[in-house]
Order: sequence, then structure tokens, then C-alpha cells
Amino acid sequence: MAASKERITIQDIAEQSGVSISTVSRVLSGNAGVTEPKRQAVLAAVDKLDYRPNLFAQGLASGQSMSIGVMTQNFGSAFYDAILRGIIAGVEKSNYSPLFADGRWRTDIERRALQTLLNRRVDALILLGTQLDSDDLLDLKKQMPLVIVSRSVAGLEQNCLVVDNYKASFQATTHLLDRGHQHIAHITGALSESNVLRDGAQRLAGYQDALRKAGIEPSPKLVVEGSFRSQSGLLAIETLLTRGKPFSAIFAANDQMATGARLGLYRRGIRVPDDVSLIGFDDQPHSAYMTPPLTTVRQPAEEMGLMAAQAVLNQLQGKPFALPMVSAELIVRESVKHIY
Amino acid sequence: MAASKERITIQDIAEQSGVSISTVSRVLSGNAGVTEPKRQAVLAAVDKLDYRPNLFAQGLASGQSMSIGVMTQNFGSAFYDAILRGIIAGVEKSNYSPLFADGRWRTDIERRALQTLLNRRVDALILLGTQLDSDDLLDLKKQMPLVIVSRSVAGLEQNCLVVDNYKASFQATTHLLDRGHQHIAHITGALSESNVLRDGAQRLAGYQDALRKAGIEPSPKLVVEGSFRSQSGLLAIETLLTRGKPFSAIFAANDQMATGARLGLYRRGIRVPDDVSLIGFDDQPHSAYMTPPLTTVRQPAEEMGLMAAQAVLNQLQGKPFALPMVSAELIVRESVKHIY
DNA sequence: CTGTTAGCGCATTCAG
DNA sequence: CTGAATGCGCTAACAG
Repeated sequence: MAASKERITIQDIAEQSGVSISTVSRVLSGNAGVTEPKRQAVLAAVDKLDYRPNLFAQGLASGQSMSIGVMTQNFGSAFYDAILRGIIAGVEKSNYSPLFADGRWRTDIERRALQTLLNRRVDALILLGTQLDSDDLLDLKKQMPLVIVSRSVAGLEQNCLVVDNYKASFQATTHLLDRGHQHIAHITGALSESNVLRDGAQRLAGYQDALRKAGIEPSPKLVVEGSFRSQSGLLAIETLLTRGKPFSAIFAANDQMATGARLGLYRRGIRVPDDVSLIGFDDQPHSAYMTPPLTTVRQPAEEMGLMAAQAVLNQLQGKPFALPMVSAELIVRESVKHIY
Repeated sequence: MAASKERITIQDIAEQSGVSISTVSRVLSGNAGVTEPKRQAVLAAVDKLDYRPNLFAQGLASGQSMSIGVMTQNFGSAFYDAILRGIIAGVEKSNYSPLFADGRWRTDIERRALQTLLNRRVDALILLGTQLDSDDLLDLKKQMPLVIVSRSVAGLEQNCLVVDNYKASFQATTHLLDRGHQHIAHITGALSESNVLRDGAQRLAGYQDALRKAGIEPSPKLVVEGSFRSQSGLLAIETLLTRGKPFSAIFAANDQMATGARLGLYRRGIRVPDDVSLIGFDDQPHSAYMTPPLTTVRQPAEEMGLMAAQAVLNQLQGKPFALPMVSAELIVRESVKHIY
């Protein structure tokens, strides 16, 4: 590949194909009629000279960057990664291209990352699990198309794509009840921080209501507040054991805590699922490889990414769009035992 | 909404501070002397009007984008995520900002992702585990500052940042030997694809040489070729068991395969570490939470990211730079048992 | 349909 | 040291 010498511009291909630069611009943008022969000539020249329009010039002249900012909270997260994959796939067909940033679950970092995205003049925004204030979010919404994934914001219901945590949690708990478990402990997600409160609180509610529906009054002694991190799952086991109230199953608000709990049980010599059954939430890739493989709840991450992408693209084109509440699915594996 | 948010330009702050736009440009870029009073006036105006220079205009006029392209192979990878974190931290202090792309371990995707990076006119490139041909890489090197992480390319030794796989692997195997193990199996990484050959082959070599140094001739029956994926670790167990040659320990070329192997052993009722000891490589975050916690090798990912960032920045400034071979560290946990 | 012309916002000579 | 004048490469009116 004999690469670049001097940047070739629209001017070059205009001369090469014997037309004016505006005509070139027209065939390239496609939003104006051009005679077929000229069109072909231009295309040929573009191909021959391997022309690449200068995005800076385009952006400056048109006022659009043709890019969509995508903010994750952790590149390393398997769940967000799957969403990103969906977004990439969804945006691929359009003329827009994604611009990634990572908030690392820290408000200050996310704020700055958002600024750089804004500085790059993104035309729209997809925010995953954002921790920003709803005021800021409302404000952003006024400025450009916006889709918020995995967090519901009051006043922005239209733009939020969330999973039905309550229902999934209800089902997971019911699964345990159906298998004969009466004493089911729950390790919650973070509940105090108002920002991430949603998921944790909803999953807790689903757990409690499932018990009630089965005629069992939820016991506070069987509920331990976690933080969504492995470490908290590990600690939760100690807490539960200390409290002394027996249980035959544990439902953790996510797989990471379930993993932590698994280790805690292992250290105590408690077998899974022989002594205690375990269920997680999220279906981290590795959960299928735990010993035993973990029963958990899978969110259709990739689809969610696709939907989010489609929604922004529609907004960008002024088309109507809708974001339904997506439902998660229980993945049954060997970490749950049927008892009598 | 657009009323109050009229884009403010350099022109606005020029008027506001009573100087010309060139003076404004000077104090902002800092590469030219400006009288202190004027400087202050400009800064004040910038602050007051909350001025943000238009990157497109800057890029178009200067020919630089002030951005560094960063290509990963999988946003979801914990290892690469840690490297990205290091890169972000390393680039933060400079005026450059990172632009991310994901090659998803697929050459075609990586190629396209690289193109979009190039279209955005990145000033430099950091490639993680790239699968591109060395010819393309050589070519890129001619066009801009370049750093390749986790892959060594002939002719580009200067620009590659790699970990000493051989040494780490040698140490891991020696650790097993020191604990009394004589029959040590090895699940290799991918060996056939020339692109990712390095890591897998080097780890295999380290394993073999450690055995030889201990006076043990490596047995082909105890080596199974894997693909770096969990699934292959699972299958490897079946293969090993079928071959019938006994072993008391397994060294997998990465944690994912170790996890797969762990499940395979579990399914066969073989206990870890009581019956078989297990060692991985990479120290995935979750490895510390496996049951039992996995002994493995940790690569200083974040530091590597920092070094990569520093190296590109130096290149960008025409300064000299050097990329040493970094060494990994054995993390001892409960998955290895001392036998007699 | 198509060529000409004016900017987009900023960095950079080039004269003072 | 500083202001005025040129483009950077492209889009979008504006005439033909």
C-alpha cells in the first residue's frame, strides 16, 4: 500500500473528474441530484485517489460531527461491553460513528468525560448507567437526542431504556420457592446512593413480594445490604452466619456478589448447592463456569444496545421512537438444589 | 434553548477582552508572549463566557487533532481495561485526549476501526494486542507515533511493550515443581495463528524449560493446545483424562482456560487442590474469588498503560523514549497444594 | 442540474 | 508584542 503523501482534498478529485467541488460534495453526500456520468466520474476519482473527506472540515462547515457519544461506566464490565457491542452494531449502518468514554462509576470522572464528548461536538448521546444529576440530564436532553440505558430518570421516561428488575427478581425468588426453599436470604445491591438506588431497590422489592405472595413474611435478618461488589458478597456471608437465622438459599442482587458469597460459603465449608442454593443476577460470562455453574438472570444486553442505537438514530432523524421496558430471563444452572 | 446557548467563539472573547483574536489564540495556546494585563483580560473573558474552543476549527487550522487513537481488542476484557485505565491516566496531564476503538479480536473489524481512527486524524496510535499485519504496522509507524502493547513485531521492537511471558511461565511452573509436583500438565494458548502466536508459544516454552531444568523431560501427552477461551480449558480436561497419563497439577496459559479447566475437573469430581493443583495466567479480577482462589500470574496492566501513554507523548514531542520488557508476578493463592 | 462564492472557527504568517 | 490578513477543506446558499 503506497500510502499518503499530501492529503488529497475534494479539490483534487474535482479536478480529476472534471467537475466542480460542489458537485463532488453532492455525490458524496447524496442529498442532491447529479447526472449519472458525472456521478460515475466522481466516484471513480474518489476510488482512484483513495479520497477521505476531512472530518474537521466537514464538521466545521456543516455544524455536525456525525458522531454519537457513548458513555459507559466501565469498559471492563461484561454487561456494558455487550451493550456497547449492540450499539456499535446498531450504529454501523448509519453514517454516524460512536465515540466512547468511560465514567468509571465516578461522578467527577464521568463529568469530565462528558465534557470531552461535548467538546467533540457529538450530535447525540447514549449514557449507560449514568450517575449524573437528573438536572444535568434534563438539560442535556434539551440540547441533543439522548438515550439513557439502565437508569430511569424522572421526567425522562421517554428516553430511558431499563430492564424490569422487579419482575426478574420476583421470578428468581419464585424459582427458589418452587424448589422448596422457605428460608431465602437476599444480598441487596447498593441502596443508599440515590443514583444507583433503582436496581438494588427494585430487586429487593421483587424478592420481598415473591415471598409475600407465597405467604412468607420477609425477615430482615435474612437481608444484607451489599454494594454490588464481590467483596460485599463475601462479607454478607459472615453477617448472615453471625445473625444465626438459618437459610437454605441465597439470592444475590448480582453475580459479582454471588461470586463473593460463593467464596464465603466455601471458606466456611458450606457446600453449594448441597447445603445452600445460590442465585445471582446479570449472567456475567464467567458465571457459567463457576463451580457449580450459577443460576442467574440474564439481561438482553446486546439487544438493549441495538435498541438504544436505533432510538438515537430515530431521534436524529426526527422520527418517533419508543423505548420499551425490556424483560430479563432466568438462566437455570446447577447452583440451585431442589429440597423437600 | 438555542437562544441562550449561542456558540461563543474566539471572536466573542476577543471583543469582550478588547484584543484581537490572534492575541486570544496566543494566550490560549501559550506559545507566544503576551502582556500580562491583556493575558488576564483574555483569561477573564474566557472564564466569564465559558468559552470552549471548537476542536474542528482547531484541527482544520492546525492540522493536528490533539488526540491519540487507542485500539483495544475487547472493551470487556479486564486486562485491557486495566491498560486503558493506565493510558487514560497517563494521557490526562497532557493536552491530548484518547479516542477509543474496539477491534474485537477480528482483523476485519480492527481494520475498519483503525480507519475511523485515522479518519478522525489521530496524531498517534496505541494498539493493544493488534492483529494487523506487520507490514501495515510498519507503514503506520512511518505516518505517526506508535506504540504496540502486548505484541512484538519484527522491525518495531522499539515500539512494542511486552511482558516477559517466558520468565513468568517458567516461574509458575517452577512454583509447582517446588511444591513437589512432578507430573504437570499444560493447557496452551492459541499457537497456530501467527498473530497471537507469541504469548501462547512463549508460555509453553517457559513451562517446558522449567521442567527440563528440573530434570524432567516434558511429555507431549501432558500438553493440550487451547485457544485462550474458557471452553477450551473445559475440553482440555477431557482430553487429558482420555490420554490417561496421570498428573497432579495443571498450568493453564490464562485464567479463562483455568476457569474452564476448573469446571471440567468439578464435573469429573476431581477436587482442587486436593487432587489436582491449578495455576492460571493473567489474574482476572474474578480469579481471586474462584473456589478455591486461583494461583496465577499478574501482569502490571495499569503500569503498562502508563508506560505506553508516556511513550507516545514523548514521541509526539520528539523526545527519546524506551519501552522495557516488563515482568509479571506470580500471585500465590489456594489452588496449589504442596504434595510429597 | 451545476459552478461560484461565502463562510464555519481558529492557527499562523506578515507587517507594524 | 500585537492586529490584520490568509487559508485549512468542506457545506450550503446563490445564481445560472
